Amino acid sequence: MQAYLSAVTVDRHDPTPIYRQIANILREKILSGEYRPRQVLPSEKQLMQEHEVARATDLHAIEALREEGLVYTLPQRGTYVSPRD
Amino acid sequence: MQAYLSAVTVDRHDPTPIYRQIANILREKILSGEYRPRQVLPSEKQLMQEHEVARATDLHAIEALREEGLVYTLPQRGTYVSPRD
DNA sequence: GCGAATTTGTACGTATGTATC
DNA sequence: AGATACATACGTACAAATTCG
Repeated sequence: MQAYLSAVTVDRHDPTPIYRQIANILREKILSGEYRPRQVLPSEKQLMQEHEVARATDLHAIEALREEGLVYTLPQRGTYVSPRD
Repeated sequence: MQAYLSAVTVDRHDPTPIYRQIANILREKILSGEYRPRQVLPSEKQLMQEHEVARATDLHAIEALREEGLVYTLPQRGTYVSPRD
């Protein structure tokens, strides 16, 4: 019932901003190796549909991860997991 | 001056979302028989130019009609009027 | 078979207005 | 007031498949 490490889905009752929840979910998948370095992340549209949020919201999440250096975005291509050094 | 049945052009002052206005216009043409079953609709590019909107907007309109079951799209071919029954 | 044009598919960037918390 | 979220809209770019000459 309860998330033991971090949520795997967005929880609307959680006071954590949704874009942060999504960023947390994606970060978890990156650090756990589910998304590997240089691999492309799901598109914003896929993230939208998967988490049932507006595009601006998952865009916000991706921006957060970009600021952390976890991912990088190639315009018109997609967002990729940053290589580890 | 006033639309008597449904608009034939997009009205920027109408609060109805533009994609819905375009969907309404296309639906009218389908139901009136101007576009016949199995006939291909104007391409997204043509609709863009005709209504002076962005492609994403008439794509949105087509998606709405697809959800209604009025049309179906063949990739790289075009969007067609659904046959009756 | 080839190449160009056409058309849809996909993706990101940006902006505005509104509503809610 | 400010942050967050959503809906709508426009613009741009490139990919992929089809069509046609």
